[in-house]
Amino acid sequence: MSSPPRPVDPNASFPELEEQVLERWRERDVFAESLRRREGAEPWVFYEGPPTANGKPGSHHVLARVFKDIYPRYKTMQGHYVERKGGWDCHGLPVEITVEQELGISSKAEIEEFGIAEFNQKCRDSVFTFLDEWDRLTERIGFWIDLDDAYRTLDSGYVESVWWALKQIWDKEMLYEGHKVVPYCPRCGTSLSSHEVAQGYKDVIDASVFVRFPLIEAEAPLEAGDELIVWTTTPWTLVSNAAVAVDPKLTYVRAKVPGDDAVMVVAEALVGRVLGEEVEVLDRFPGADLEGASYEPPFDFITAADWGERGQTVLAADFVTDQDGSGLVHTAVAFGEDDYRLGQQAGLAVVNPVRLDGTYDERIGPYEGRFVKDCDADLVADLKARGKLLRSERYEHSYPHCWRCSTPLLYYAKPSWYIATSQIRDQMLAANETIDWNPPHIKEGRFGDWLRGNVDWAISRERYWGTPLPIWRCANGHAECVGSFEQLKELSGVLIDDPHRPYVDDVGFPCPQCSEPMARVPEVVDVWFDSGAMPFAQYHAPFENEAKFEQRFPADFICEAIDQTRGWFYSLLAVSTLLFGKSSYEAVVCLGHIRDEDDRKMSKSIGNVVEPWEILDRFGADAMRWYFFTAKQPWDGYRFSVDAVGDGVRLFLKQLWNSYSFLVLYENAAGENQIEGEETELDLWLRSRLAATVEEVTEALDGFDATSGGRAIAAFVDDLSNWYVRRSRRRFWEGDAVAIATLREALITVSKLLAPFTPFIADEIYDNLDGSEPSVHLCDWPQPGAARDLGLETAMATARETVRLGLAARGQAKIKLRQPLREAVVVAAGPEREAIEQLAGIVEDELNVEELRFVDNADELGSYEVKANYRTLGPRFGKKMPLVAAAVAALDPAHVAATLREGGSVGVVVDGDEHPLGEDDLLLAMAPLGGYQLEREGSHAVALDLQLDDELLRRGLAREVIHAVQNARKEAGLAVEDRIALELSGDEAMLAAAREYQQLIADEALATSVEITDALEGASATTLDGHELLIKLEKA
RNA sequence: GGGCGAUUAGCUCAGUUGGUUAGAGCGCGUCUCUGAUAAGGACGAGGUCCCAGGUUCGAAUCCUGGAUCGCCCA
Repeated sequence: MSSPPRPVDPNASFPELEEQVLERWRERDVFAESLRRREGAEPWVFYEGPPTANGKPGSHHVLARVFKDIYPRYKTMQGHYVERKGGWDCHGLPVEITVEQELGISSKAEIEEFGIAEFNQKCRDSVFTFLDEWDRLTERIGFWIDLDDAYRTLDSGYVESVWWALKQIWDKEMLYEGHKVVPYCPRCGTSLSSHEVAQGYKDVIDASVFVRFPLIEAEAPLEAGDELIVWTTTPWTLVSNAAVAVDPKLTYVRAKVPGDDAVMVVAEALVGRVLGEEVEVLDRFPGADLEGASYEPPFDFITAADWGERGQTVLAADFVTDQDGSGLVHTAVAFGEDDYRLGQQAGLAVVNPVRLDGTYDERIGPYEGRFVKDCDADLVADLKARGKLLRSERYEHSYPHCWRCSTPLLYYAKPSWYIATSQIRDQMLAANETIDWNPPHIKEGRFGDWLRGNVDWAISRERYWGTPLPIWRCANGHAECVGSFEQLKELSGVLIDDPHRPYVDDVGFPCPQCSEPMARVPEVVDVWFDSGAMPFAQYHAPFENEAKFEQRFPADFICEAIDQTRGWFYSLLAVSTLLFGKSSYEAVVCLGHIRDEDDRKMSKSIGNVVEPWEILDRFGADAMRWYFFTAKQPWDGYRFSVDAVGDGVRLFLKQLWNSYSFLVLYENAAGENQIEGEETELDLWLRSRLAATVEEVTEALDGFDATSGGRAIAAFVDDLSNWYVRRSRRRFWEGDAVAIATLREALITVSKLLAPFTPFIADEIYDNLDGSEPSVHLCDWPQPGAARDLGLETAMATARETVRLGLAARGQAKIKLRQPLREAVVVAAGPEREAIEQLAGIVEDELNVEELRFVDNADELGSYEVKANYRTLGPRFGKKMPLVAAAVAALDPAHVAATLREGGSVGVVVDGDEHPLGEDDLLLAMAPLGGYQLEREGSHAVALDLQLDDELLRRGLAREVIHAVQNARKEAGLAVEDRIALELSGDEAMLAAAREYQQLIADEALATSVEITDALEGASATTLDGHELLIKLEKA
């Protein structure tokens, strides 16, 4: 240490301090330097899941960003090269919607009228509306990430890499066109993303109808004319009935009801609800028997032949339940996801008689041009008139509506491009097995379930602002997937500058197969595909930087919130499994959500959002980081409030800061005059605890458990502050070099442990106490070293426990600590006694007793109780445990104690057999005995000798005097190292005590002179224990 | 409607493979200590471990069902 540490303001403002540290980082270029120093070292790879900068960052973004920060910082200190390339997600519907709102438009027609080029330009501008705000917040919270070289999904290079990926998939024949049933708003003319749909669920009442579908011919056990009772809640789809779905494993019945000639078929479980109580069941049979039966459809606008071979027959399906309806489900291929899937399986055609504006087309003759949902009533009336309706009732359910215009959405089959992910489902599941999920339950739970249910990924969107789907087609149905700009140039002669719409739409070329002109399909790519391609697209690989990509694939660590299971976590896994056959990440930390202090979701409409700046300005970034790291396991979510962060500051950061400022104060006060002290047990203990903490924190961070790591540091700092420093104060006053060095080393190591958690305060402490590197963030992670001494740690714990018992006894006796007592009697034996003897000085001092007297057994202070140790005896005796416990209780405790002390064993008789019980099988505890001031805990106890003699009383009084003088010093506003001239006066007893202990008083109060007089002018008077004391002091 | 997770003191959270009387911090009350700290220490009040069954000698912990909250999906 070359120069003394800067003085430390005990009441420093953390936010101001952090700004200074930030400035220092900028000056010393610390982040870049931390990377430079690890160049060539083993990489540890982090991928940034790109946020969008078209909204303001909130507290939940701070949560994600601090967890994205802590592990890379830690791994860097451990010697890895941890590149941190930022990224921005730029494309997608949310951006388009923002721009639409800006422009006051809400349909695709209006966008096209406005001009796609102009619209996309506005999207491009809008994406980075809050970029400055994001940058500012990112820096302020200490998230080290390279934002200058961030990847952006809108960049041409990025788009080209996405094209390359799609081309790879195309070449594997896993990219195909099919239909997708999507939620669709007929008024806006647009499909909605699942996120938009989720915003628009409303409880509505629709007609629920049970319709008779008579069988055309007998199909055992059914007879011709038997009526299938088919249920639907969307009567408007009955005009395009394609099939009836049943569960092959469910039991169905043929049944009759009074007053109706028809034999009806329903699921057995629903027969009462559908047909009433007076039903007569004729036959029972499994649903499988129904399969293949053909029936008369409710309407004949579209015929069985239109659907294909199995059109308008009964099909087996896995989505039919016996919970509601009839157990026979109307299927309209174009209007439901389940329906569509079933249609695909059965080879049915996709016939969609509904126009894009939500009206029937010419195929539904009488209803042509009418909005489908408005036809429900007329269609039901028509069925009724023809005797096809069994029953119609009102049905209340939750149904999605357009979040923009409240129009009920239609589920509607639209052409869409797919990636055949279901073909690689097993590979994805295998890849999932290699991922370290935190928390672990996501792997087999939410994420595993999602993968097991995988269906092909619909990757096209009929939108404008996104990566254009690089597929060109000609009139003859030939298609080409273009995998690079170069390839497009070869085909078309055009080297595109901006690959976005509408420019790319203008590029055409003759079909390589038939020479007809080819034009690009109109769709853009799902933004999730963009983000899933980031491992290579962020480097424009494989067009350039291919080596870099390979070196940085897969990631060691990614971190996002739980809602990404079907978002980024999935798209990353799917893309890399498709292209490279393995996962692109090895470990995930999955964050929960932030809720308000009443446990409600934070939302702008409720107005309970906690703005990050509110916390940063008031408590600082370290406080906010510390809260997120240590308050809870991050995946459990947070009950967040400004005050919750404030608690952490008070309980941890202030405590750390005070310990640090204490050290600096006394180190500087001692200056050159430090004295050669002796190393004490307390020093060794602190080093041992420190080594233990290093081990613990390392292990925790290796397991992505910042919470336990942070809490271990907090526990150590508490030990340091409330035990080491408190017990060592006198040594610091004296300028003891060993104590100063011990505390200094401990705080320096703590600053390193804390560096990934609270990088600001850690660096400030490091810089002032050590400073051999320009920043703590350039240091190596600490090693536990050889300081660990488990025996000493246990001994200290025992000693502290003894102190606690003694203080409790004092409290019970109501004798204040300033009054010295003759002795404390400690009941302890074996290692416990050795431990307390080893640390007797500390115990005596804390308890303010002259000596400790040990007794091996408590016979003179209390009596023992003996109990069975269930933990060892339970497995041994099982059912007989109650008998054992009774037998043990019947033993003579004093005898047991004596036997065990000698290492013997005690026999008990259970069911006629004698069993020997050893030390581990029996628990001895003190039983209290009246008349003693005694506190006990388990097998050890402390009793106090409460007798006071004149000498003890005088010493007590002397302590009172010292205490009073110290208070007077404080009131006079003296600095701790100021010397004083002291005059004392008071009554007889007081004067006697003061004279006897004059030297002690002088030493303790830093008095260069003490004058004790009978009378004192101009002094302040106090009364101590009924004795008058007058104090006068001035700075010497 | 389905899946996943959570529920322990007024609040925030621990609670190891099931084991004796379920813990800590904050807050509250009483007392105490003080050459760093709006700090520290002792004591006290405060618990149906969400509920109901079950398994077990023994359940906060394991199983089943239910409730509430959250998330994801319909």
